[in-house]
Amino acid sequence: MSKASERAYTLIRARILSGALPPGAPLKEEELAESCGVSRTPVRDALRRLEAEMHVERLGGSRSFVADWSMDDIDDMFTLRGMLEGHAAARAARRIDPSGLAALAEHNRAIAAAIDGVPDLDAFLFHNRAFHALILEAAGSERLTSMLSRLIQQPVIQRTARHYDHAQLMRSHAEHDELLAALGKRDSEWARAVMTGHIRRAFHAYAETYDEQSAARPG
Amino acid sequence: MSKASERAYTLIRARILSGALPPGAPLKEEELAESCGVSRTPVRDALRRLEAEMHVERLGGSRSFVADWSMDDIDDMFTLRGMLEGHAAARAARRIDPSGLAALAEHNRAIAAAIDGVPDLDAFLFHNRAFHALILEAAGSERLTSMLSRLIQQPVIQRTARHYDHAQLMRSHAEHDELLAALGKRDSEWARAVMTGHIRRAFHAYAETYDEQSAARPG
DNA sequence: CACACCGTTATTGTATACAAACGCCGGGTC
DNA sequence: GACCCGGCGTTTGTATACAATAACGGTGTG
Repeated sequence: MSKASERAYTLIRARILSGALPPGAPLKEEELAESCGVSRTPVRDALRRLEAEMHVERLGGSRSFVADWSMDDIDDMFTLRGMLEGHAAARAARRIDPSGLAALAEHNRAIAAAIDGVPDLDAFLFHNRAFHALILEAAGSERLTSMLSRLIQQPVIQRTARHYDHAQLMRSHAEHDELLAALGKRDSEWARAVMTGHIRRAFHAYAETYDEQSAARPG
Repeated sequence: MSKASERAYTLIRARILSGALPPGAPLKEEELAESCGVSRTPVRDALRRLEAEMHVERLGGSRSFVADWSMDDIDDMFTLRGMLEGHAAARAARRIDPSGLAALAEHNRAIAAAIDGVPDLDAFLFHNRAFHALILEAAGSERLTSMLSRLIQQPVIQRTARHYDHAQLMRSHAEHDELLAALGKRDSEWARAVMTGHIRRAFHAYAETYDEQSAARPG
């Protein structure tokens, strides 16, 4: 897309995902325009896109805020993600080619390296993301990809992963390995089952971090 | 949403869904602006929204066209719809209240009336749409609703229904009745199964209309 | 003291003017 | 005769000015 619009989108998105713009923060068009070095028009474009991706929500008199999610929302997201990403894995099992499998294996090796000894969370997250993205690509459904992009919220994933202990990181890696086995055997139902379980487990890991937070600041 | 923007969105959407703007038709901002009686700015807003809903696609140099779907796309859409709408039915089974059930029953009675004797397709489509919308509402997941809105394409549904013979219309009605029974028993898995089957059957009905078209104009 | 009403101000919505990009067509050359 | 290149027209992108609207605060009254 064109320069200014893309710029605004990328910058605002990065600020939301990094937490520089925390959930609930008001997004004022003029302010964003200035800080992005563009006019309000491309900022409005960017906000609409981010709204469609559910990073931004518009309340009341159409003011925009950084989206935040209740536990119910998160539950919902993980449930839908499990269903759709399970479906993606099943499709991928039927369609993936050897080079795709090799690439997946490579990323999972990198994940193993990242959690060996002192965990390198950033590397873990990077390769984890690439791993899931490759499966989605192998599934070969643009629609599925675009729907999942609204469900896969990096802040949630990061928070989940940052609370993983070493055993959980290894388990995640082992699940990826099992997925590789299922894909290698072209067993779509196995792949679906493993992926669904993978996501469900992540959900419960996230839920624990949520409980901790609630305990930390009661009210 | 605000006046002009909403107006443009509604009008353009209506023209796409009615077929006045057929699949593949180029959407020129200025032209649409004039015909909607607003300026280009709200038209651009509307196009972005329609793009997010997959009614509009932007190709190459960011020009907008009315989206059209290949058989693969349609297959994809029905598959995802079956999965998500099945999920919605399962959720609805757990959450729907007596007044919701009564409203559903009322719509299905209206469907029965619409297909009694000479079928009134418009009435059928209206109540069918309301029926599915109510289930989605009862499911109580905004996310699910917004995702399904991208999948449920009225042109596809209309085309499917318009090719239904009397037996198929009655079958559709009977499936709704079975869904009502499942919801009444609060049996989420039964509801899911019925809904999934309902959508799958619709898919095959649609596929037949597609085959006919292909046969009619070969090449 | 609480509540309601009104005016002010901050923020978004809309229109329009201008700039940039893209495609198309015609002329020229190899 | 085919292909490349450059200018022109069409279409979208961006900025800015202005209008409308919704939140906020102050003031007056019950």
